[in-house]
This record gives sequence, C-alpha cells and structure tokens, in this order.
Amino acid sequence: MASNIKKCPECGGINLILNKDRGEIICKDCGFVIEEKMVDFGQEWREFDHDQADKRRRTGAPMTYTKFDKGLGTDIGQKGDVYKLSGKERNKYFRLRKWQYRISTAIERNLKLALAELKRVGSYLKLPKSVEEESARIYTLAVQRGLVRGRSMESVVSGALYAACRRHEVPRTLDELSEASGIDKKEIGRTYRFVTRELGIRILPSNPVDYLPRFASALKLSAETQSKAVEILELAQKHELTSGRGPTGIAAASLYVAALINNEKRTQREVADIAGVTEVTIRNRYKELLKKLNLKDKIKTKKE
DNA sequence: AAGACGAAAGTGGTTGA
DNA sequence: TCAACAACTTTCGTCTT
Repeated sequence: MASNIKKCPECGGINLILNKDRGEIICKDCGFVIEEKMVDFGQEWREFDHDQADKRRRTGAPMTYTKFDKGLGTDIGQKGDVYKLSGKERNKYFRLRKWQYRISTAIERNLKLALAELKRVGSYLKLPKSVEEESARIYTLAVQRGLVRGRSMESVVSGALYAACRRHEVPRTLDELSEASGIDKKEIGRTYRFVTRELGIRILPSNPVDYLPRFASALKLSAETQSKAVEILELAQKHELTSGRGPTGIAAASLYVAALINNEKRTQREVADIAGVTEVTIRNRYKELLKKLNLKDKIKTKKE
C-alpha cells in the first residue's frame, strides 16, 4: 500500500493537490506540477436522490446488439399527455401507435426469438461475449435485408455465429456448430456463405494456428508441444503446404508431429477425432510435412 | 491386438466453358 | 447448366510394434 502513495518527484513531499478544474496534480510543498492535462472520467454533477439522478444522468444502460432493440426501446406513449390533446391530434397519436406496433412486431418478434437461440448456442459453445455481439449484429443486418426469408431462423443464426467466430479468430468448426444448434452442417455452410456474400462481410480464410490451442488442450498436450506445433505450422506455410487444404487438417497434423517430436505421442485416431478430420487426412498432411520440412531426423533422434 | 500406412472408390463443393 | 477437378472421407487390407 505504501508504494501507492504518490510522492513529489521533485522534493519528495506527499502533500499533493489535485486541481480538477485545471486537470493538474501539484505538489503543495514545492509547487511542482506532477501531472497535467489529465482527463476527468468522473461525472461533473452530484446526485442526492433518485429524482436528481434521473434528471442529471445523460446515459442509459450500455448499448448492445444482443437485445432485440439494442437496449434502446422507445414507444409512442400511451398515457398522460395524449389525453390533453383532442380530436384529430389524438387520433393521429393512436394511428402512430398502431403503425409502430405493426412495423416493430414483425421484425422484433423474429429478433427476440433468434437472439434467444443465438445466446443458447453461444453459451453452449462457450463463445466470448464479443462474438455473440458480432453475430447478433450480423443477424440483425440479415433480417433487415430480408435474407431470412425462405431460410430457417436457426440456420441463419448458426451462419451468423460461424461468421462471427471466424472474424474474431476463435474459429469453431462447422461440425461443432452443427452439434450445438442441431442444424445440418451443409445448411449452416450454405447460409453462412449466402449471408456473408449478401452483406459483403469479408472473411479471412481461417488460419490453422487459431485451432491449435483448443485442440492442444483437448488432447492434454504440453505448452511446449503446442508452441512446437505453431513453429511447424509456420514452416509449413512458408513451403506453401497450407493453401487449398482444410485448416483443421493442417492444424491436426502439426500437432501430431509436434507431439511425436516431444515424446507426447497421441494416436492419429485421437488427434483426428478432436480435430474433426479423419486419420487419412492427418496421414496425408503428416507425410507432406515430413517430406518438405525434413523433420524425419528430428523424430528419429528423439526415439533413439 | 492396436495402431500406422496406403490404395481405391465415393462425396460435396468449386470452377470454367 | 453441366462436366471436370481437387480435397476430403470411407472402407478395407496389409504391415509394424
């Protein structure tokens, strides 16, 4: 705690004065300006009771796409002032209310359902909040563009989630999403492509490296093996072994090789199951890795 | 006996005419 | 729109440890 007390660097005094108006901290003893041009993040008003708080606060709850109206609901009022108006004006209000109701219910009812589903799948896959937000945004856009028509709501939700995962570099495989949402893998892939194309969302081809940590921990591999796998992967990318191949296959093969080198052998079967590819694919990638990267010697020396 | 390896045939998706 | 094609899977038989 003692180290937390600020001392004046000039004279060593501890009588520092915070001058909020000027944004400065000044040493009372020697007048040295320790910090200046500070930004005051506090509120500049005071609240003594709830009424005053309501009046003085200028912000509300944080805005979020995971609420169907981004957390900012506004209705055309029903009670109070309306009844002070008469005749025409009052009817106008009622008409507006009716229209707002009609417009909003169609889209919002859909959004409410979809976002509930989105959260369910998201939490099942243990996705970070940022990804949920992103996919909610994508879904909202899709609904507004009428892209859901003719497709099941669930599949579009899954597609949005998949896209969001990719963009945030926490890729989940289509299989995982399929399992979590109960939607056919092909269907998710289709809507994913459709939605991203229509919305002009640019997705980088997913990087095998992003899969490594998850696979590695699922296989209970050591951190060294994991970083070894990253090394191998980078080498592989230099030799252009990665383009055109499925990223999961490459990631799996790198892990498999890395495990061999570090004497943490896993069977091809185990690695394949977790990565969601077959042994054959791992074998093919594995073969290529050995050939191009001259890793054969390394494995042998370890074995001996 | 289990795991690794390889060949052959099948599948879904992309591409180019 | 259709055929060719590459990547990946499935299946199955053989080899190694």
